[in-house]
Amino acid sequence: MNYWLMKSEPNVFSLDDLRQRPQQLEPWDGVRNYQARNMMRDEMRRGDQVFFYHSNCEQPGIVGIMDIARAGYPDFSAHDQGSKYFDSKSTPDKPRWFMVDVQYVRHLKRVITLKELKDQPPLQDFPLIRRGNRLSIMPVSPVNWAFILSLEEMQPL
DNA sequence: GCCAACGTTGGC
DNA sequence: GCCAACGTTGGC
Repeated sequence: MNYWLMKSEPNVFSLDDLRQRPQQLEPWDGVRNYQARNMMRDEMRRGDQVFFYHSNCEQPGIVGIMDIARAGYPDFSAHDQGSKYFDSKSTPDKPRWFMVDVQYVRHLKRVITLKELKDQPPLQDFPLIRRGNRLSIMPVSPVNWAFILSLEEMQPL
């Protein structure tokens, strides 16, 4: 099983929104970055665990956990002319963009903020805290996953 | 709202 | 294939 982190702006789609969806399930559409696409298309498997990260908000950080309910498949929003994610270069028989379905698992007991993650020496190799990183999907090593989860039980530094 | 970092586009 | 211009991300 693999571990991931996926970002979303909470005023667009939050962990609470995911929890309120039917079956607490949602297609993760609209990703238009090739690196992120490749991970969804080629590497994500059903059952993989994912940190849900709130970005571009008052308190950026990891707020909860979801899992991959369906591995990569074509992102139909690219073929929907009414969608803001429409891309004329993607077609149903030759899809350019892919997505996965995610399912709610749980909220963390507290938000583990970006600042807190940055302050943790063991996480200096974590892509999220690398300056200028803009990837909305990134792998998390098993070691980092376990370490970040252990922070949940501690008071923030 | 500012702006640094980075990806993409398109002219050449 | 280079690279300047442009658009987007996202922390602050």
